[in-house]
Amino acid sequence: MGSRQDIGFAAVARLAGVSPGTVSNALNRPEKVAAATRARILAAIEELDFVPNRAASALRLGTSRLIGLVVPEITNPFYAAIASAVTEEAARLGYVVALCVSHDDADRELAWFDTLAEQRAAGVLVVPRGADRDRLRRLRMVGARLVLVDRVTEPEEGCSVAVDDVAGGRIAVEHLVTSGIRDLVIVNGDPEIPQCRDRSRGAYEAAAAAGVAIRELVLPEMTTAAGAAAGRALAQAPPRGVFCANDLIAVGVVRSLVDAGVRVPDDVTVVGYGDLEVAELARVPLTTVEQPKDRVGRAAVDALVAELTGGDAHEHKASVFPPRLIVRRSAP
Amino acid sequence: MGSRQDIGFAAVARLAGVSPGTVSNALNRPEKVAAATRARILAAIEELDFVPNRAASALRLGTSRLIGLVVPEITNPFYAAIASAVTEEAARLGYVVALCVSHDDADRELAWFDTLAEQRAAGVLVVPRGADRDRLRRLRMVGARLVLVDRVTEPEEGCSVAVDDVAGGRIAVEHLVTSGIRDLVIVNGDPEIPQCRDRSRGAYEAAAAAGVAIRELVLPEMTTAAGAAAGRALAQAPPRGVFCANDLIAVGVVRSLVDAGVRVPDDVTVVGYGDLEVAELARVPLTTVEQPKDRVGRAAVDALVAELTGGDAHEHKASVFPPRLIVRRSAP
DNA sequence: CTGTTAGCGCTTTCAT
DNA sequence: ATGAAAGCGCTAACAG
Repeated sequence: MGSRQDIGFAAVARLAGVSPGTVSNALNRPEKVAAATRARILAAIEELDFVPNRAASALRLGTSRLIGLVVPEITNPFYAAIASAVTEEAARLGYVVALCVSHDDADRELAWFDTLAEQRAAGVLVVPRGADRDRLRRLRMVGARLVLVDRVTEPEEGCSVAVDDVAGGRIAVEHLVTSGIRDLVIVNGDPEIPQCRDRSRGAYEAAAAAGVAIRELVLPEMTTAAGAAAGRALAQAPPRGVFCANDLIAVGVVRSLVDAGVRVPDDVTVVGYGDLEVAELARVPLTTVEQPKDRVGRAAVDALVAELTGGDAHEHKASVFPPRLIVRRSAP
Repeated sequence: MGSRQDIGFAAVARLAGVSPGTVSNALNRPEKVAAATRARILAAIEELDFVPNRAASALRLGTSRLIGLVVPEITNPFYAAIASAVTEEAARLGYVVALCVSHDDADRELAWFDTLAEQRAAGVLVVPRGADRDRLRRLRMVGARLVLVDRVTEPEEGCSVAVDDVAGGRIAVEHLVTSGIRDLVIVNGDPEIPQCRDRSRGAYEAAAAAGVAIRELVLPEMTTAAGAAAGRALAQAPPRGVFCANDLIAVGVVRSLVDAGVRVPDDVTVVGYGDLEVAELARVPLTTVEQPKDRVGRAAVDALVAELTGGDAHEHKASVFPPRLIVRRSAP
């Protein structure tokens, strides 16, 4: 009658002839338990096909092993690559990733924060769309940690992991001007989007440094269709070089140019951004700026877990990774 | 001194002048609580910025609001689209989705099952790679429900949601033979993979029905590179029609063919499979078989939740959605 | 090194 | 319609 339980650590404990507390220790702090005892406990677990209940430990500890990943779209290959790296690294460190798609909508993003707060997520990785300071209140309330992805922050706001888009814009345009091109157009997305602003800023810097004039086209969307429209416009009076703020735009631009009889790269050279799969597969394989998506995803998880385990001593840090130019046919 | 708690339902209850049990009812079974009481409770929740703790309810209920989604690769656009639809529908029904990437590896898949069992996931959607019957033991043990995605099962095994790949292969080849082509090659992946087997079977059926001979090339991988290799081989003695088991293969085949001076579609017409984004963006826009990814994802969640809420009365069901031919330039 | 014990916050009878 | 109370399975003191 010492125990009347039949489930959980109690059942294991009984079979192994120990107490539930010792089972917990055997699993979570093996060094506090004699090897022989631990072996008996492990055998009992095996025997019973016992599966520990994380909900109970989450309740007890006040925090779970769940990490929220909030991305604008998972069908965007850039975020898919980030998500892949994130789940991989999270799994390695014993965390589970909750996939949250904001569809570029600030309210939906907010709703996810609330949901994650209810789940007592240990932390959240977010590619922010609307997340201003006080919308994060609920998350803060439950002690969740936050790491911003693909956006640079002031360190006092929390950790962040991003790619240096100013550098990306710069190397793209440097590549163009180095080939002797003195007549440039940048086809950009909405300058309200930080990434677009940064890429464009880098492009202007490089152009200025080379003493080259640059013209900018702003698109309502960063899609192939919008790029194709821009390409048709450009085909009227083609510049020698075009830098597109992402690969989808570039694919559209190239297509329209080629359809209009403008040769790429002979008449016009084009540089894209992002190194999506289409860059390699497109009609004219695209020279583009590659972002180290794997490193970003991994670093984001590492930063979060460091904050989670570091406790008081943790210092926020903004990690910025360098992009890299991949030279293919569209701009040799 | 009636209560000494300061957190959770107890705090809300105190502020609203009710008991914790009533707070629970107000939230979960509003009809059992007087409207005025409920209003007071809601106000108290607002006032305190209270966030309910799902870990506690998961412990109490023995099951969480977590759905596991196990996919081979999230960077594969097909699975990314499924994941997008799944998170969307799950959120609508009040569930959170844990993203689990198996990297096509049966052991990793198994590890995810264990992890999800520990989390007391309510259910799991899996695009199976190794999942045989008894590897699901741990999940069954904790009462998790299972829905197979992109694979058809016997109804007694559980629910499943898939696309009819036999029909897909059939309509692809029907399109080719209808254009008068009597000389066909199918470029397939590993026939161990059910999807490949089915697509090929449908292709043979359609060819046989039209009295057309068909030749099959089996690739070690379903990638653009493998497709390109196949394309080089085909360029030696090009058939009039080619059906590829996925779009990546098709893109590779087309590229090699065009590079070898074979015109697509004038000399050879090519049909792909999957309607990935590259199909539209490729050098020669691809005629391909589209799979209704959104419907699959939504139906999978719906089936799971039906099983979760239906209880005893639930009957397993195998849903199969029809694919659809999208005609583009590669096979007009 | 191991046992005992007191909850974590929520849900759900069973009374009232 | 509401309150009281008993746990769900686990962890972390604290004792021994």
